[in-house]
Amino acid sequence: MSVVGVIDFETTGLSPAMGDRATEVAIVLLDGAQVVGRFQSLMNAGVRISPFIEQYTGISNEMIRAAPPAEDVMAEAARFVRGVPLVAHNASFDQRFWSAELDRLGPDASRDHPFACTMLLSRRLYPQAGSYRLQSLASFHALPPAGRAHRAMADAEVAAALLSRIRQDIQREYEVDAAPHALLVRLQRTQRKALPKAIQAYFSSALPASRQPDHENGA
DNA sequence: TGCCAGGCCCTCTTTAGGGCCTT
Repeated sequence: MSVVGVIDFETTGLSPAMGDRATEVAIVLLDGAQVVGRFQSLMNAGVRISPFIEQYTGISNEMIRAAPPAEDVMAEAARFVRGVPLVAHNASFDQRFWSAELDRLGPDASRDHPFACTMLLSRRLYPQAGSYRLQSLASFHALPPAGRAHRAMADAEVAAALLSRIRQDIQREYEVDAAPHALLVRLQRTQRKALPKAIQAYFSSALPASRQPDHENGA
């Protein structure tokens, strides 16, 4: 089973293009459903945190003042996940901050990580869920609580548990032995009706005929 | 509590608009 990193950023706002910066990053390394590593750090990017964000995340300006420089934290985070594909909930958000923060380290910073998104996958796999917020999906699946919501490690832990559940459901529903990262990236762009065919195509060279997913029955 | 953005997805759609989701 290949290792993936489940990442979550806390930030000063929604858009690095508008000047927002990361304030905290957490990464949970998963090997299958097993947690094999954790990285978490506040970071000081030299920007003020609004009262709304202080209340939303619990991360205060005082906490940030005492944190290591953002560049140091991001360099360490990049080393931590070198060669490891990443997963996030609403990954387009975390991918933007990942790229923007690593861009500040210079052109040599490794930021070309393939991201998979647990929100897009959940929309495909769980049409009955209703809401696709991380906490809503955690409740929907009765995932174990992981601490204060909207802190990076707690959210990364919940997203990691959600990813494990997604992989488990793909494997059980489509009778495949694994749901590797490349398949997850493909499925998050695949319409729900086409999931069986996409999975079958992915595994067609590896699965014996008797284990091929039955795409005629749909999902 | 939510504005800023951006990508995805649904529908009263596709020559568009608005809601969801992330902080």
